[in-house]
Amino acid sequence: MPLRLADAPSWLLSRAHLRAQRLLSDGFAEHDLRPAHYRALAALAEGGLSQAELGRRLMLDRKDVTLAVDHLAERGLVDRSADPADRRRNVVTLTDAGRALLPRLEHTLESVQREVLAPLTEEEARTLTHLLRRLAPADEAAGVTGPRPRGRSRS
Amino acid sequence: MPLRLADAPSWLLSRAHLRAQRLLSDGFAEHDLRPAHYRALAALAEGGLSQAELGRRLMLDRKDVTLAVDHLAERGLVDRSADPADRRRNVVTLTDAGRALLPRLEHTLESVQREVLAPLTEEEARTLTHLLRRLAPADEAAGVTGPRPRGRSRS
DNA sequence: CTCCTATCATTGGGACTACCAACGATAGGT
DNA sequence: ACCTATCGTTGGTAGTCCCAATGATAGGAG
Repeated sequence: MPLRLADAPSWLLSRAHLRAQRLLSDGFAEHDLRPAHYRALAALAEGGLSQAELGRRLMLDRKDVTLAVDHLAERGLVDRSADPADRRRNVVTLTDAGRALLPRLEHTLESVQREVLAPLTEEEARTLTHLLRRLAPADEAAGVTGPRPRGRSRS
Repeated sequence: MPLRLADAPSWLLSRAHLRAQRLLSDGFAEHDLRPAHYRALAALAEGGLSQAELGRRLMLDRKDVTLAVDHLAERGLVDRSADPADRRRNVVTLTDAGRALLPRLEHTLESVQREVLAPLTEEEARTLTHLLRRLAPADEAAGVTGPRPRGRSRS
């Protein structure tokens, strides 16, 4: 009896992920933000960071950090300024507007999590969270890991 | 205490999904196929299907079905022919080569599932599978559901 | 101090997934 | 005969993840 695709964890993960991402994206879209933007704001809540450091914490490529900070800065949610101590760096800090927005975003996040987990009881949700955490890849930061082969013959 | 992102199911799903997808893509890449191609072959194993029907079962957009069938047909794994009973349709069927390849792909799939679930015990894996299944969106087929708002203001 | 190497932010680009829209061909009902 | 729906194809968009090259800067070795 071959493994049925509908039972394969990779497929189930894919479906569940897609659903969660949609809900999350829709939720943050009201604020003209995407999930990565929220993650950046949340990471900055405890203090300014260089873009490179931000990228490491969020597992985002440097390029994508640049774009995310562009987006947030344009909306006045963060401030980007040269680090006087190391002029290669940009120090990104939350503005007051950014700090004020965070609670609302957190509310959105929690609401989405509830919706995602709605089919489960509270205990099941805890179990799921626990199990998923153990599946997570052991912190390989983006932009730091070696290259992955890309590009397949496209005929 | 705000929900920490690292604990949010949506984030954990995202990480786990990414890991599983990478492993699966890498596994099928040896056969010059991607996960969707395997899914198509598996769906066809029990009989020919029209592309539209294939799309519904795989939750793939019609366009992506066309491309997938192109890919598979070029490699001689499926046969695409006009349906004599309804000339709008293409009936897609497995070729002998396609049928012969399936067991190898299934082996790859199972091997990847084992690797994805490696951090868990067998019972935990069963629990996870069970919980994930309940999170899955109630079969909304791709290309059939209504439009989702797209496109956000871009700077 | 000079040179070498590493890191930083930026820019440009590629691959893949998930969508949508428009088209012409065909079916099927009225 | 007409209207509507479906089929496959083509072309395009958005978002995510990743790599490479560039120019500025830092920091250490000599």
